[in-house]
Amino acid sequence: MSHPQKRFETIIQKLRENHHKITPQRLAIVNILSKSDGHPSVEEIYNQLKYDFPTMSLATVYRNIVLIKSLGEVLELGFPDGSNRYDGNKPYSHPHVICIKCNKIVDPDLDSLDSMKKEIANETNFKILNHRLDFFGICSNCQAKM
Amino acid sequence: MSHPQKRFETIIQKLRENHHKITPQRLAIVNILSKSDGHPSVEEIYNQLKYDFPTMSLATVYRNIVLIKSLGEVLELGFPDGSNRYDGNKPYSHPHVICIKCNKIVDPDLDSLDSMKKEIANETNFKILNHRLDFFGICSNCQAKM
DNA sequence: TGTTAATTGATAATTATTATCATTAAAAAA
DNA sequence: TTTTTTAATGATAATAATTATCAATTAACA
Repeated sequence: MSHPQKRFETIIQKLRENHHKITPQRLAIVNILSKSDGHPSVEEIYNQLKYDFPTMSLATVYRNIVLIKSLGEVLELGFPDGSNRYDGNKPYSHPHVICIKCNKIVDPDLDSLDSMKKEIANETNFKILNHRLDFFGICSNCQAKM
Repeated sequence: MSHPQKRFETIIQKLRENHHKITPQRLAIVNILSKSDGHPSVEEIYNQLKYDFPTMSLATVYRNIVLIKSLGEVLELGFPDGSNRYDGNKPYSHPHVICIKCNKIVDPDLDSLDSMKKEIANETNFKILNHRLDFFGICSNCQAKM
């Protein structure tokens, strides 16, 4: 998590630029997304919000995520089991390391990706726009428990 | 697509080893999966089968994919939009290049992945089991159309 | 402060997948 | 080959996640 406060302001500014209303619910959702170091799911975001907004609707969470996604300010991570998690802190393609025991998600440093992208573009004649790279394994904590 | 006929036999053998019945429907599904150069969806598999098996049920397709997946003989590719596609020809983790216009999926050659996996394991202390690497872009065909 | 149009909350609709269960048929035994 | 056993199938209901609908509300701006 690099600059959550900056991310928050960036997203709000982008919403203003595109003439979307800044509602309290929307503010709260952006706030969670911009922190979002745990890569939360819709359900987790909803549960956090219920405390401050007892009348909050799940539909509002979905709607705002779709909106912020369309502005390119949140990264959606869909997994084979159908679950979706969201990263509003780093909304661009970047690798993840995921523990299959506790579902923790870590952002590793990895710089060999750019050259890989070029290699792929040369080989396939595709114009590469973005990518998705996940490593699945077992974190040191969960290894210790076994 | 490397050796579809060999793949077909491997999967059937694995089914026999695990004492699963070899039904005509199952044979046909394995046949499609072992070719599977187009990375078909459940719907596409079902539509291909309807011709030979007018009474084929969608449930049967799902059931057999779950079974073959549990034997490690098909790779499930779940995408952020919720769609799932299947690769029974190369059932192990390997990179894909996907055209966002025509949804074509290409399997590129890429050998820098193993070293990357070690790099990640060192940095994060995870025991890395498998991975998922997709590049999204526009294929040469679709580029020409624009 | 009033007006307008977007947003919300509640809920219905939709979609993909899984579960259920009576019937069928593959595999093993007789 | 015939019988027996047990898993697989087909039809459909159930489930779960997401999206659509619509009346009521409220942020933004005149």
